[in-house]
Amino acid sequence: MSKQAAVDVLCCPPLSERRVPAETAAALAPAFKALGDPVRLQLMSMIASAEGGEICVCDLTPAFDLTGPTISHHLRTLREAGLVDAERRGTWVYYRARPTVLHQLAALLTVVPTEAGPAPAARSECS
Amino acid sequence: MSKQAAVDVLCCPPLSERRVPAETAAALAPAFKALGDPVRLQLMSMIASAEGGEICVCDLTPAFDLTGPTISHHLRTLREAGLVDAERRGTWVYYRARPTVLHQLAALLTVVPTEAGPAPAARSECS
DNA sequence: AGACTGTCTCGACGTCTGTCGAATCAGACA
DNA sequence: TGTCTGATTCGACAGACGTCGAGACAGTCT
Repeated sequence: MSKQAAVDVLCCPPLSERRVPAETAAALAPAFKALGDPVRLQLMSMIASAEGGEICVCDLTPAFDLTGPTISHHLRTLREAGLVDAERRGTWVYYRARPTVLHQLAALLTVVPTEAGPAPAARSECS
Repeated sequence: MSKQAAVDVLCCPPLSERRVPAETAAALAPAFKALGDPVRLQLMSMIASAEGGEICVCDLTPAFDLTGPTISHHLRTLREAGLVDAERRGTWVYYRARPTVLHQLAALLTVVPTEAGPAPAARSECS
């Protein structure tokens, strides 16, 4: 449990507004990388869209044509990227999404409605 | 130039709204994967935020401590993920972003303010 | 306690990725 | 035409990744 992404502290002006500094890129890239696998993208979606905000591993595993250890490995990757949290309750382990990080990634990718000239960006930091 | 991602035809309800189907995941994951490297994330940002909407490779390369071929390799990855377009004009090659795909990714990551679940993200200063 | 179920960790395997130097291609210009 | 510069492709290499089977750990139920 010691490993947890340092994504939480970052703020994210849109990609297209200003150049992303190296540290921000280094901190955020692992989250994108974690979503860069079809299985993990589906896992992330199943977790984020689960009723009650959480879903059991026992409901995730049979949805794929993969072994338990492989699913577990992907879930660990999502966990270490800071995208999900896990909690054991009795026999089962439940995963839930961390909307904050998803929100940051979405904000980074948001394309400001301007087309050629970037608007006189007054929204410097996420104040 | 034969390789181009099939991302263009997809539409993307938020990740957290319904489970992403396998085909959508397979089509979109490469785009996330392409953004999953710090160098490419910075490249993407430099391209997307460039004045006039485009930027010369000769302006991208010196911004990193990497060789020309390596930068070229990363640019190709972004190209094949459907995130950027390249155009040669005389001696120089210019890259520009494809906002459509970025928009799709952002839409997919958008967290809808669902009812009970997600505690309003108070952790980061992104408000 | 012992057996059973669910999940994770470990070790191994083939494949993919990031990086480089050398070679090649595409235009510009003398 | 030849040469120069900018960008890409090629070949190679170390390291990371996705997958699996076997084993270990955590709880539950007889």
